[in-house]
Amino acid sequence: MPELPEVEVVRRGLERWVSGRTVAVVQVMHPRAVRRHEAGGDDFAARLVGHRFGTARRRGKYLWLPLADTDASVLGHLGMSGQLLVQPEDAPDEKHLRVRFRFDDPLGTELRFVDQRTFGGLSLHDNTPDGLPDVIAHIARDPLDPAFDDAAFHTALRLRRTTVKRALLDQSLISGVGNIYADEALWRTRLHYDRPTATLTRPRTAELLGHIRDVMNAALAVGGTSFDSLYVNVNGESGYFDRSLDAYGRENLPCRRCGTLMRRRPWMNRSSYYCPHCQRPPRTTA
DNA sequence: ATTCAATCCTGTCGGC
DNA sequence: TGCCGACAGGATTGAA
Repeated sequence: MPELPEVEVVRRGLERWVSGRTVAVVQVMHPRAVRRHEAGGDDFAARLVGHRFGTARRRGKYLWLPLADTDASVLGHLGMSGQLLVQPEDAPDEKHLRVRFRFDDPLGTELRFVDQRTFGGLSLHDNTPDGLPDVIAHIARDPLDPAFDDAAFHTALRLRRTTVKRALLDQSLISGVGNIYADEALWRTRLHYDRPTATLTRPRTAELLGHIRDVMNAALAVGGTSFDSLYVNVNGESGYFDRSLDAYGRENLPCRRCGTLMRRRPWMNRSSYYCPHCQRPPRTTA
Protein backbone atom coordinates (compact mmCIF):
# COMPACT_ATOMS: atom_id res chain seq x y z
CA MET A 1 0.00 0.00 0.00
CA PRO A 2 2.17 2.76 -1.23
CA GLU A 3 2.06 6.02 0.69
CA LEU A 4 4.35 8.99 0.26
CA PRO A 5 7.70 7.30 1.03
CA GLU A 6 7.04 4.41 -1.33
CA VAL A 7 5.89 6.76 -4.07
CA GLU A 8 9.03 8.86 -3.60
CA VAL A 9 11.15 5.73 -3.99
CA VAL A 10 9.33 5.04 -7.26
CA ARG A 11 9.83 8.65 -8.37
CA ARG A 12 13.55 8.34 -7.82
CA GLY A 13 13.56 5.13 -9.81
CA LEU A 14 11.73 6.82 -12.68
CA GLU A 15 14.10 9.73 -12.58
CA ARG A 16 17.07 7.43 -12.86
CA TRP A 17 15.79 4.93 -15.39
CA VAL A 18 13.10 6.69 -17.44
CA SER A 19 13.53 10.49 -17.44
CA GLY A 20 15.18 11.72 -20.62
CA ARG A 21 14.04 8.77 -22.74
CA THR A 22 11.76 9.18 -25.75
CA VAL A 23 8.62 7.09 -26.09
CA ALA A 24 8.45 4.81 -29.13
CA VAL A 25 5.44 2.57 -28.39
CA VAL A 26 2.70 2.54 -25.75
CA GLN A 27 0.53 -0.50 -25.25
CA VAL A 28 -2.57 -0.27 -23.04
CA MET A 29 -3.55 -3.81 -22.11
CA HIS A 30 -6.37 -2.92 -19.71
CA PRO A 31 -8.72 0.04 -20.23
CA ARG A 32 -9.35 0.47 -16.52
CA ALA A 33 -5.72 1.40 -15.99
CA VAL A 34 -6.23 4.56 -18.08
CA ARG A 35 -9.83 5.29 -17.07
CA ARG A 36 -8.91 8.77 -15.88
CA HIS A 37 -7.78 9.52 -19.42
CA GLU A 38 -11.19 10.39 -20.77
CA ALA A 39 -10.26 10.22 -24.44
CA GLY A 40 -9.40 6.53 -24.01
CA GLY A 41 -6.43 4.21 -24.29
CA ASP A 42 -5.77 4.69 -27.99
CA ASP A 43 -5.60 8.45 -27.56
CA PHE A 44 -3.36 8.05 -24.51
CA ALA A 45 -0.92 5.92 -26.48
CA ALA A 46 -0.97 8.02 -29.64
CA ARG A 47 -0.33 11.29 -27.86
CA LEU A 48 2.77 9.99 -26.09
CA VAL A 49 4.70 8.55 -29.00
CA GLY A 50 7.68 10.67 -30.00
CA HIS A 51 7.79 12.64 -26.77
CA ARG A 52 10.64 12.68 -24.30
CA PHE A 53 10.00 12.29 -20.58
CA GLY A 54 11.27 15.10 -18.37
CA THR A 55 12.19 14.96 -14.69
CA ALA A 56 9.83 12.80 -12.62
CA ARG A 57 7.88 14.78 -10.04
CA ARG A 58 5.66 13.95 -7.08
CA ARG A 59 3.09 15.53 -4.79
CA GLY A 60 1.70 13.38 -2.01
CA LYS A 61 0.94 10.00 -3.54
CA TYR A 62 0.71 11.28 -7.12
CA LEU A 63 3.64 11.22 -9.45
CA TRP A 64 4.04 12.51 -12.97
CA LEU A 65 6.39 12.64 -15.90
CA PRO A 66 6.28 15.92 -17.84
CA LEU A 67 6.47 15.58 -21.61
CA ALA A 68 9.44 17.70 -22.62
CA ASP A 69 8.65 20.68 -24.84
CA THR A 70 4.91 20.46 -24.10
CA ASP A 71 2.59 21.67 -21.36
CA ALA A 72 1.34 18.17 -20.57
CA SER A 73 2.31 15.34 -18.23
CA VAL A 74 1.66 11.67 -17.73
CA LEU A 75 0.12 11.44 -14.28
CA GLY A 76 0.20 8.25 -12.25
CA HIS A 77 -1.31 6.98 -9.03
CA LEU A 78 -0.38 3.55 -7.73
CA GLY A 79 -3.60 2.98 -5.80
CA MET A 80 -3.19 0.02 -3.49
CA SER A 81 -1.33 -2.43 -5.62
CA GLY A 82 0.21 -0.47 -8.48
CA GLN A 83 3.86 -0.90 -9.45
CA LEU A 84 6.03 0.85 -12.00
CA LEU A 85 8.72 -1.53 -13.12
CA VAL A 86 11.68 -1.09 -15.44
CA GLN A 87 12.21 -4.47 -17.03
CA PRO A 88 14.24 -5.93 -19.87
CA GLU A 89 12.13 -5.89 -23.02
CA ASP A 90 12.30 -9.68 -23.23
CA ALA A 91 11.18 -10.31 -19.64
CA PRO A 92 7.93 -12.27 -19.52
CA ASP A 93 4.79 -10.18 -19.01
CA GLU A 94 3.59 -9.91 -15.43
CA LYS A 95 0.16 -11.42 -14.81
CA HIS A 96 -1.33 -8.01 -14.08
CA LEU A 97 0.59 -5.96 -16.65
CA ARG A 98 -1.69 -3.05 -17.62
CA VAL A 99 0.44 -0.60 -19.65
CA ARG A 100 3.80 -0.95 -21.40
CA PHE A 101 6.09 1.85 -22.61
CA ARG A 102 8.91 1.16 -25.08
CA PHE A 103 11.58 3.71 -25.92
CA ASP A 104 13.46 4.64 -29.06
CA ASP A 105 16.91 4.00 -27.61
CA PRO A 106 19.15 0.92 -27.42
CA LEU A 107 19.00 0.45 -23.64
CA GLY A 108 16.81 -2.64 -23.98
CA THR A 109 14.54 -1.83 -21.04
CA GLU A 110 10.89 -0.81 -20.93
CA LEU A 111 8.58 0.77 -18.36
CA ARG A 112 5.65 -1.31 -17.13
CA PHE A 113 2.62 -0.38 -15.08
CA VAL A 114 1.48 -3.48 -13.21
CA ASP A 115 -1.58 -3.38 -10.96
CA GLN A 116 -3.51 -6.31 -9.57
CA ARG A 117 -6.47 -4.47 -8.06
CA THR A 118 -6.53 -1.61 -10.60
CA PHE A 119 -7.25 1.13 -8.13
CA GLY A 120 -4.33 2.96 -9.64
CA GLY A 121 -3.94 4.34 -13.12
CA LEU A 122 -2.21 6.56 -15.67
CA SER A 123 -3.56 9.53 -17.60
CA LEU A 124 -2.40 12.51 -19.65
CA HIS A 125 -3.23 16.08 -18.58
CA ASP A 126 -2.37 19.69 -19.27
CA ASN A 127 -0.23 21.38 -16.64
CA THR A 128 -1.18 24.39 -14.57
CA PRO A 129 1.22 27.37 -14.85
CA ASP A 130 3.27 26.00 -11.95
CA GLY A 131 3.78 22.67 -13.70
CA LEU A 132 1.19 20.60 -11.86
CA PRO A 133 -1.20 18.34 -13.81
CA ASP A 134 -4.47 20.28 -13.71
CA VAL A 135 -6.53 17.46 -12.19
CA ILE A 136 -4.43 17.43 -9.00
CA ALA A 137 -4.46 21.17 -8.40
CA HIS A 138 -6.62 20.52 -5.31
CA ILE A 139 -4.09 18.16 -3.69
CA ALA A 140 -2.32 19.87 -0.81
CA ARG A 141 1.44 20.05 -0.52
CA ASP A 142 2.90 17.13 1.40
CA PRO A 143 4.82 17.38 4.68
CA LEU A 144 8.18 16.77 3.00
CA ASP A 145 7.60 19.66 0.60
CA PRO A 146 9.79 22.60 1.72
CA ALA A 147 6.88 24.93 0.93
CA PHE A 148 4.44 23.10 3.21
CA ASP A 149 2.97 25.75 5.55
CA ASP A 150 2.87 24.40 9.12
CA ALA A 151 1.06 27.44 10.52
CA ALA A 152 -1.63 27.34 7.84
CA PHE A 153 -2.10 23.63 8.48
CA HIS A 154 -2.67 24.27 12.17
CA THR A 155 -5.16 27.03 11.40
CA ALA A 156 -7.03 24.73 9.01
CA LEU A 157 -7.18 21.99 11.66
CA ARG A 158 -8.61 24.40 14.22
CA LEU A 159 -11.31 25.52 11.80
CA ARG A 160 -12.40 22.03 10.80
CA ARG A 161 -15.04 20.19 12.77
CA THR A 162 -13.59 16.75 12.27
CA THR A 163 -11.25 14.33 14.00
CA VAL A 164 -7.51 14.16 13.69
CA LYS A 165 -7.12 10.96 11.68
CA ARG A 166 -9.78 11.98 9.19
CA ALA A 167 -7.91 15.24 8.75
CA LEU A 168 -4.59 13.46 8.17
CA LEU A 169 -6.17 11.40 5.40
CA ASP A 170 -7.77 14.44 3.77
CA GLN A 171 -5.48 15.06 0.80
CA SER A 172 -6.71 18.62 0.43
CA LEU A 173 -5.31 19.48 3.89
CA ILE A 174 -2.08 17.48 3.82
CA SER A 175 -1.15 14.94 1.17
CA GLY A 176 0.80 11.72 1.19
CA VAL A 177 -0.40 10.40 4.56
CA GLY A 178 -2.31 7.12 4.37
CA ASN A 179 -3.74 4.74 6.93
CA ILE A 180 -0.37 3.26 7.89
CA TYR A 181 1.63 6.43 8.50
CA ALA A 182 -1.38 8.12 10.11
CA ASP A 183 -1.49 5.39 12.77
CA GLU A 184 2.28 5.50 13.21
CA ALA A 185 2.41 9.28 13.65
CA LEU A 186 -0.59 9.30 16.02
CA TRP A 187 1.04 6.61 18.16
CA ARG A 188 4.28 8.57 18.34
CA THR A 189 2.35 11.71 19.27
CA ARG A 190 0.20 9.80 21.79
CA LEU A 191 -2.94 11.05 20.09
CA HIS A 192 -6.16 9.07 19.75
CA TYR A 193 -7.52 8.91 16.20
CA ASP A 194 -10.86 10.38 17.30
CA ARG A 195 -9.43 13.51 18.89
CA PRO A 196 -11.30 16.54 17.51
CA THR A 197 -8.93 18.71 15.49
CA ALA A 198 -10.37 21.85 17.08
CA THR A 199 -8.81 20.83 20.42
CA LEU A 200 -5.24 20.64 19.11
CA THR A 201 -2.86 23.27 20.41
CA ARG A 202 -0.19 24.77 18.21
CA PRO A 203 2.62 22.81 19.95
CA ARG A 204 0.63 19.59 19.59
CA THR A 205 0.19 20.15 15.86
CA ALA A 206 3.90 20.90 15.59
CA GLU A 207 4.69 17.67 17.42
CA LEU A 208 2.36 15.71 15.14
CA LEU A 209 3.92 17.16 11.99
CA GLY A 210 7.37 16.38 13.36
CA HIS A 211 6.43 12.74 13.89
CA ILE A 212 4.84 12.48 10.46
CA ARG A 213 8.07 13.74 8.92
CA ASP A 214 10.22 11.48 11.09
CA VAL A 215 8.30 8.31 10.27
CA MET A 216 8.23 9.14 6.56
CA ASN A 217 11.93 9.93 6.45
CA ALA A 218 12.71 6.72 8.30
CA ALA A 219 10.66 4.77 5.75
CA LEU A 220 12.37 6.60 2.88
CA ALA A 221 15.73 5.68 4.30
CA VAL A 222 14.98 1.98 3.89
CA GLY A 223 13.16 2.28 0.58
CA GLY A 224 9.55 2.32 1.70
CA THR A 225 7.38 -0.22 3.41
CA SER A 226 5.63 -3.32 2.13
CA PHE A 227 3.14 -5.73 3.59
CA ASP A 228 1.81 -8.23 1.14
CA SER A 229 4.57 -8.19 -1.48
CA LEU A 230 2.22 -6.44 -3.90
CA TYR A 231 4.26 -3.30 -3.62
CA VAL A 232 7.72 -3.20 -5.08
CA ASN A 233 9.72 -0.26 -6.31
CA VAL A 234 10.62 0.68 -9.82
CA ASN A 235 13.25 -2.02 -10.01
CA GLY A 236 11.13 -4.68 -8.40
CA GLU A 237 12.65 -4.60 -4.94
CA SER A 238 10.40 -4.61 -1.90
CA GLY A 239 10.94 -2.19 0.91
CA TYR A 240 11.28 -3.53 4.40
CA PHE A 241 10.22 -0.69 6.65
CA ASP A 242 7.29 -2.81 7.87
CA ARG A 243 9.68 -4.44 10.33
CA SER A 244 9.88 -1.21 12.26
CA LEU A 245 6.19 -0.26 12.44
CA ASP A 246 5.07 0.56 15.98
CA ALA A 247 1.30 0.67 15.55
CA TYR A 248 -0.05 -0.52 12.22
CA GLY A 249 -0.94 -4.21 12.20
CA ARG A 250 0.05 -4.77 15.85
CA GLU A 251 -3.32 -5.79 17.30
CA ASN A 252 -2.87 -7.73 20.57
CA LEU A 253 0.89 -7.12 20.59
CA PRO A 254 2.44 -5.13 23.45
CA CYS A 255 2.86 -1.40 22.95
CA ARG A 256 6.58 -0.76 22.46
CA ARG A 257 6.35 2.14 24.92
CA CYS A 258 4.23 0.85 27.81
CA GLY A 259 3.54 -2.83 27.16
CA THR A 260 -0.25 -2.51 27.06
CA LEU A 261 -1.79 -4.70 24.38
CA MET A 262 -2.51 -2.72 21.22
CA ARG A 263 -6.03 -2.61 19.84
CA ARG A 264 -7.61 -2.52 16.43
CA ARG A 265 -10.86 -0.70 15.79
CA PRO A 266 -12.90 -0.71 12.57
CA TRP A 267 -12.70 2.80 11.24
CA MET A 268 -14.07 4.19 7.97
CA ASN A 269 -14.10 0.78 6.31
CA ARG A 270 -10.53 0.15 7.37
CA SER A 271 -8.74 -0.23 10.69
CA SER A 272 -7.13 1.98 13.28
CA TYR A 273 -4.40 0.54 15.50
CA TYR A 274 -3.64 2.29 18.76
CA CYS A 275 -2.46 1.82 22.33
CA PRO A 276 -5.38 2.23 24.74
CA HIS A 277 -3.01 3.46 27.46
CA CYS A 278 -0.82 5.91 25.54
CA GLN A 279 -3.58 7.15 23.25
CA ARG A 280 -6.56 7.89 25.47
CA PRO A 281 -9.88 8.40 23.70
CA PRO A 282 -11.27 11.92 23.92
CA ARG A 283 -14.10 12.58 26.35
CA THR A 284 -17.38 12.01 24.61
CA THR A 285 -20.10 14.62 24.90
CA ALA A 286 -22.71 11.89 25.47
C1' DA B 1 -20.10 25.01 3.01
C1' DT B 2 -18.62 21.14 4.95
C1' DT B 3 -18.80 16.46 6.27
C1' DC B 4 -19.30 11.72 5.30
C1' DA B 5 -20.76 7.22 3.36
C1' DA B 6 -20.62 4.50 -0.76
C1' DT B 7 -18.05 2.91 -4.52
C1' DC B 8 -14.47 0.74 -7.29
C1' DC B 9 -11.27 -4.06 -7.68
C1' DT B 10 -9.08 -8.78 -6.87
C1' DG B 11 -6.54 -11.93 -4.18
C1' DT B 12 -5.85 -14.03 0.35
C1' DC B 13 -7.14 -15.98 4.49
C1' DG B 14 -9.88 -17.93 8.23
C1' DG B 15 -13.94 -20.35 9.51
C1' DC B 16 -17.12 -23.89 8.87
C1' DT C 1 -11.73 -29.98 0.28
C1' DG C 2 -14.11 -26.19 -0.94
C1' DC C 3 -17.12 -22.44 -0.41
C1' DC C 4 -18.07 -17.91 1.51
C1' DG C 5 -17.47 -13.72 3.75
C1' DA C 6 -14.24 -10.38 5.61
C1' DC C 7 -10.59 -7.64 4.60
C1' DA C 8 -6.96 -4.80 2.40
C1' DG C 9 -8.00 0.64 1.19
C1' DG C 10 -7.15 6.07 -1.69
C1' DA C 11 -9.71 9.10 -4.17
C1' DT C 12 -13.92 10.46 -6.15
C1' DT C 13 -18.78 11.16 -6.14
C1' DG C 14 -22.95 12.63 -4.56
C1' DA C 15 -25.92 13.05 -0.67
C1' DA C 16 -27.00 15.03 3.82
